[in-house]
Amino acid sequence: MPRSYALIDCNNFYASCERVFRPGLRGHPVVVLSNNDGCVIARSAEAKGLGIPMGAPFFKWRALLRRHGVAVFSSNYALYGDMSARVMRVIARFCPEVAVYSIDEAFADLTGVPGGASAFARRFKATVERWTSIPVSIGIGPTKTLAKLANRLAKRHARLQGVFDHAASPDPDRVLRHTDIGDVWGIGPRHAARLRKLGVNDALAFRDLDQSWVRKKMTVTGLHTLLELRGQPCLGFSEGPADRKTIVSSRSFGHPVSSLDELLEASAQYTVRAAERLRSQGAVASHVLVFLQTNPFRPGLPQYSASQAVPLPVATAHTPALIRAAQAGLTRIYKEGFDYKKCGVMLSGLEPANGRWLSLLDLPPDDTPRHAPLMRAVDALNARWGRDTVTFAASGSKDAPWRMRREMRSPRYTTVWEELPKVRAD
DNA sequence: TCTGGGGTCCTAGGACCC
DNA sequence: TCTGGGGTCCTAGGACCC
Repeated sequence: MPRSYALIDCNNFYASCERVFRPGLRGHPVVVLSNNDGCVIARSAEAKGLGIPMGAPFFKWRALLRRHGVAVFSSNYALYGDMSARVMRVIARFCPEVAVYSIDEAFADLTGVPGGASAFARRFKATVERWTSIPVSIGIGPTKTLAKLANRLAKRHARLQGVFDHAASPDPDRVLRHTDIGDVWGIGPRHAARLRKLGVNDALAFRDLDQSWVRKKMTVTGLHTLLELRGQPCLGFSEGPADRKTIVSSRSFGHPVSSLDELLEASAQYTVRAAERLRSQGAVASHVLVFLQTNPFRPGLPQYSASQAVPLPVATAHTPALIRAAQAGLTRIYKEGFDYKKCGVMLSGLEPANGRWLSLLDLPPDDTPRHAPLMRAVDALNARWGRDTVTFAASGSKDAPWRMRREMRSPRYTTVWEELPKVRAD
């Protein structure tokens, strides 16, 4: 029996989150900016209507945004992460099998739900919206790729009212014919351009290509996309977040940085974040990679970028040990006389904390027996009282100039007591 | 005279995703 | 002055081993 997969996708998620606590902004254009207020990463429908593209650099669009009275927000991940968790909880409550795919999307297996997938999805969509105030669209199909494609249509055509089941369509091929090749999930700009040159302009033409040609030119990933468009599932459906294989933490700086001391602080800060995520998935890392780079958008200035992998004697999740490794690597690649734009830390060689290999040499593991309880205590305090309640001196002061700019951030309405919205009857 | 073949691991680069 | 951050998967090629 064919499966019935649904993709539930929040509409303009970050912009919708901002509107939940600012109902006056409904019907009003809203955009959300990336870190450092660099570029536009979310747009409400009204903002899209003004022709503001995804990724538009803020400084180039500032005047137009002001002219149209667009509400502009710095990103507020504390808010979005919490709203996402609320949406996902509602989804998990009603759908038998759920795989969270990203902060604003989840796949659900609706095979065999009573009353049929479409009717179920319509009721369910209304519930999510009532309980969270976040609008969603639902696409349904026999494979994840077709569900994704159906979701695009559900969003685009008002008459579908946010729900579309590809399998229930009277003319499924027509749907594919009207889907641009570049809009197919898994076909990026490179492959799209190449396929267009060959006259393959839409999903239908791609679906009917020769399998072995696609396998050869686009590797098995391309072949999977093709088979999924034919209705043959190739992408697994896994519940629960997969454990990461690498963890990256990096940021562009609020201002250019050239001193080693500041870079050491920043690298310590990013290591602290990465180590938190490492412990939250119950893992230890065997390598720390540290990298830094100047601003590639300023080709006139001297450019330098470098990275250095530092192996750890024993895989660990102990923040001070990871900081020491990152800083040692950074010191090795640092060169004076450059304006650095960005640095970052990557943890790799991840393994479960229980059941890892220990060295036969006499180096005592960094995080046992005394260190593991210390990290647990730090994590517990920060979970209870808020991020960075306890932090590490190596990461420098909270107002260091390298820290990112977020000048238009909304309150963290749902996660910080002091920023709760106040309701008052006057 | 005859100069193999298969396997693993690592890295870099490409492509894609949200 | 100002152009995000965090991931995954695949492949090719080199080093190394037996």
